[in-house]
This record gives sequence, structure tokens and C-alpha cells, in this order.
Amino acid sequence: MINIKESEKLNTLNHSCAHLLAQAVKHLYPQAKFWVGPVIEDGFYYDIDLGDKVIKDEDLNKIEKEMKKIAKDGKRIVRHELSKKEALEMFKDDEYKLDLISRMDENEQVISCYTQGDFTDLCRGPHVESVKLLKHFKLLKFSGAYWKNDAKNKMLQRIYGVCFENEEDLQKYLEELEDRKQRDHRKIGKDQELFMSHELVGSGMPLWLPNGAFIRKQLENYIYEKEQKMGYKHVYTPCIGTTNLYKTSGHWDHYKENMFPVMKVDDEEFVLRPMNCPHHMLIFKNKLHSYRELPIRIGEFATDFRYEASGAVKGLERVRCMCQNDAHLFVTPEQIGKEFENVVNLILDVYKDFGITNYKFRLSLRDPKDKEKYFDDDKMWDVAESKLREVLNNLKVDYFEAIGEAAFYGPKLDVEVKPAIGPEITLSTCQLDFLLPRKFDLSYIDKNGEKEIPVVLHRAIFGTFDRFTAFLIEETKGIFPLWVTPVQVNIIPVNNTYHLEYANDIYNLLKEKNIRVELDDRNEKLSYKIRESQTRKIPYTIILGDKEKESKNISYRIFGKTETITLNTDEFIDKIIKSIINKDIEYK
RNA sequence: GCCGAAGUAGCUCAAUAGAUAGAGCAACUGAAUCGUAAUCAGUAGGUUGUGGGUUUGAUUCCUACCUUCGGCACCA
Repeated sequence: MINIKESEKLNTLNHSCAHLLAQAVKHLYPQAKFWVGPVIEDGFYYDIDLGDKVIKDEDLNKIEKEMKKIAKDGKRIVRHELSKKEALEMFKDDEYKLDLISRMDENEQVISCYTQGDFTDLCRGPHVESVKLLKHFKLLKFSGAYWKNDAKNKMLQRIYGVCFENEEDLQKYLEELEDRKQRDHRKIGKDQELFMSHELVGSGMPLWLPNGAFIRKQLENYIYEKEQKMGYKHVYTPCIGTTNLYKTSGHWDHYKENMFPVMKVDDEEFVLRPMNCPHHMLIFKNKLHSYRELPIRIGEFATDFRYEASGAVKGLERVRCMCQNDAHLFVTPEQIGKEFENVVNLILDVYKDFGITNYKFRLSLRDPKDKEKYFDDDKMWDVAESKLREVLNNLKVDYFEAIGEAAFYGPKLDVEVKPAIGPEITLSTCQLDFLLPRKFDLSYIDKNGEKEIPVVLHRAIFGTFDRFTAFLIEETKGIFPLWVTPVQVNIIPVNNTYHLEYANDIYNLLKEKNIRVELDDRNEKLSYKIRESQTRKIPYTIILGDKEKESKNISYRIFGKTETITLNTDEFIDKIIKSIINKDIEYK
């Protein structure tokens, strides 16, 4: 664990390294103008306007070399302070710095700069005393990045790097990067034949291979059973709807750009559905409901289509055809708290079953200033947001608040996780919605015989099966829990002539107990088959030879371990079945 | 969508300063029957992502598109 003091030290180092990067860039490309160079979770970056120059792979090496050279010269890093007026004068030819200075707080009359040799940059600091202390750094990647994070602005060039106190830490970090590549779900998905894609099918349209499909089916069965126990009613609805359906819901205005284009048939217009809320609203509306029936929980494993930007598509994580673990809960205003709590508890429960511990709860709120995106009803938002906050506080779960992350119709709780490569993604979500019930004119009859508008909770525990599978692959490194994995036991007879019959007996015995077992009866060496059994990450490999045949036992080894355990067959079966029922995370 | 990179056998990769491509693994055939991570030999496998152009000749150069990768933006 890194303590706060050490992490501050590391931040200072990285921030100073960002300045070193800028100085080196300025040496090599004098036309360079600099925007900002902040420290991020992994290292730092700097956003730079290089005019017509475009950074290439080989430039990164050149810049890094120049950085080393400057660092070796060992200039001191000196802080000095200017008045706002002086600063405006000093940077009068630099529109980026002028922009920064002009946006500074009115009260902030003193502006600090840091100078190292021939390079001065506007900065609050702190910095290390000398560039000499910057030794163990590496530039990692570069890309375009919109000025002020706004796609309407011009694109600057961003260079990423990391800096550490010693070489060992740097090497450790680089190894970790390599490690992350190894557990990337796209790599494991290929290696273990979980899913594939084909350009003829289209970008973001994965094909689930038998192994991947098996895992997904396990997830479906698992959550279906849980939802049924909690009183959910599951439905099937079409993957296509009229555009009027989405105009009614309001999704059309917000998301038509990200839907597959309209299909015209006779006089009607259809789209592939991007979400299932409207269908479920209409199912609720199918008959008159009493307050006694509420909450009504409509669930569906629903395939949706979204035309995700080409640059956003990624493995199973961000796709254009996905299957949501969706449900809409129709509740009275008094039931919001309890139902929301049930959903949070279900999420916690599921994550525990899968051994997922690295996640963060995010309370996603509206940006009150953004009247365009968010439905304009301050009172509704205040009620909704404080309701969610209240439940989270009562449950005593850790969460953070994020302004501007809400859906257009309401605030939500999102569960954020970090994939092997790339930025954080949302796995589970639970959204509070006062709006759609109004748009669809939903109602129930309350105690007094009056019509009331229900409140809707949208929720997806796995999010989409696609994305959850992607995350599960990366969390487990492809070593799936016993109850999930497609093949649980692999039987290898030492010798096909003498041991195959006994191996077959054991195979049939396990098969009868619904254990997912394979028998490897190829004419190959034992060590060859064991190797393959290990690379396929099969949890248990049973080896049967003379010893086992005579004693009527089995010998097995557990994935990832080398020792051999000999056991009575019934004991082995009991053990495995128990482990499956318990949903053990590790193989024992 | 934007900035940048890449696409060669099922997989991982090599090669060519422009003269139609090789290896390992996998597959197939045969031999070996071998007790805990790769037995040996042989066979087959490619319109070098797709279309267009330059050229006597293009996998290599140009161009458009498709797909993938690293970021940015987006994410109901």
C-alpha cells in the first residue's frame, strides 16, 4: 500500500516530469505551444499544439532522449511569482496560457511559474528541486486530444508518460502493463475460443463461440433464478420498434444519432431498439393496476442495438449488439427506498458470488447547468437525487458523487470497474425515473381509488452479459469459477490399451452426476495431454493408470498446481459437487 | 466521429531496397504405448484485409474503403 506522503512525492515527480517533457518538446519543435500537463492515475500527460507537426513513433524516442539529456545537465527548478498583469505580458503570444491566466480566480493575484534552464511554464507546483532527480521515466503513448475535452475544439497532441523514484519501480510498472495485456479479455477470448468477430458480420458484433456461450448461459441461468426468487416477472419483447415508440419515450431526441438508421416499410418507420424501457412501459400499461400489486418487476434478457462510434467499439466490452440484463421496477413513491435498497443488495450479493472486489459505487447526478440534456424539473431532480443518497447512506456503502453523469430522465447508481486496458466502465446500474411513466401516461389506482403515477427504477445487475463476461474474463484471467467454466474435469488415461475402460467408467460416473467432464483418449503422451489440460485451464485433471485401476481410486491435479492428490472416487465427486453448489471462487 | 498505428497460413510471427512468400504451434497421415507442462517423421495449408491506380512486373509504392489496436470525444 502506498501511503499519502509517498503518493504526493510520486505526484510531484510526475508533474515535474511533465515539465521536462514540455521542455524537450520545445527544444525539438520550437513552434510548440502548451496547454496543460496534469498528473493522472498512472503518470502524467501533456497536451501540446505542435502546429502542422504530427507526432510519430520515432519522435517519442527522440523526445525521450532529449529529456534524458536535459535531466543530465541538471538545471535547478526555480519557482517565481508574478502578478496577473506581468503574467499576461509574459505569455502574450501564447493563446493557451492567456486562456489559463484569464480563467484564474479573481482573488488569485499572484501567479506562480517554474523555470528550469531555458524553459518556463505556468504552474502551481510543487516540483522537485532539480531536473537531475528525474531519471526513471518513460514515454508510453501519444494521441490526439480535444482542447478542453470538447470535440468542437481543435485537436491537440497528447503525450503520456510515467516517472518513478527508482528503476526498479519503473520496471515493475512496465511489467504490470505487460501483465494487463495478458489478461485482456480480447486475448483470452481468442486463446480460449470464447468469442470471435468477422468483418462481414460487422464491427462491434461479436459471435459467441461454444465456450463463451456456455459461460454466458451460466450467467443467464444464475441471474434468472435470483430475479425469479425476488419476484421479477420475465418477458420477451421485439428487437425492433416504430420510431414513434422512441419519440414517445423521449429517447429519439436524445439518442437518434446513436441508433441504427430508420427502416421504412410501407408507411411505417422502424428502428432496431437501443433499449427496452418503452416496451416494458407498455407491458405495464397493458392492464389496470392496483397499488396492492406494486412493486411490479418486469425483467428481460433483451438484445439491443446501438450505433456506437467506430472508435469506441472494443471486444465484448463496448459493442453495437448487446444483451442487457434489464428490468424495470414499477413502484409507489413510498416503495422507492426499499426497492432501490433491494437492488443494491442484489448487486453486492452477485459481486460476492463472483469474487469481484475492485469496484466503486458512483452516484451519478445531473449537471443543473445543462438544461439541454436533462429534463427540466428541478424539484423532481432534487427529490430523486436525495432519495438515492439517503438509501446509500443508510446502507453504509462507500460511494462517490459525479455531476453530469445522470441519465436524461433521472439520477442513477452506477458500479464502475477498471478493465485490463482502457478507462473505467460501468457494469451495473440502477436508475430512478419519474419521467418515462409520465411520457407513457402510466398509472395505478391508489388506496383512495385515485389514479397515481408510478415511479420506475431501471436496473441492470450484470449491465450487459457481453460486458460482464468481458470483465469476468479479465478478473479471473480466464480461470473461471468451477460452476461457470465449460469443462470442469478432464480425464486422462495413462495408457489407452490398459486404462481406457476404467477411464470410461469414471467418465460415465461423473457424467451421471452432471459434472462437465471430458475424456482425452487420443494417442498422445501423458505429459502432452497434461500440458494441454493446463493451458485450457481445466480445473481438475484426473489421471488414471494401474495404481488407480487396482485401488479403484482416482488421482487428480488442480489447475495451476503440480501436486497429485489421490482420492476415493465418491469423495472426489462429493467434493466437486459441494464446490459447485457453494459457488467456490477457487479450486480446492 | 477525431488523431495516430497496424492487417502476411487457423494461431504467433518472419521476409521482400518492386521479380507472386517462410518458420514454430495447430490440422491431417503414419510410427512410438510413453505416470504428471510439448515423441518423431511426413503431408497439406496463402488471390499477403478488399477494390482501384502507377509499373514490363505490386504483398512491397499511391489511393479509397473495411477491420483491428492506442488515445480523445461519446456512452440511454
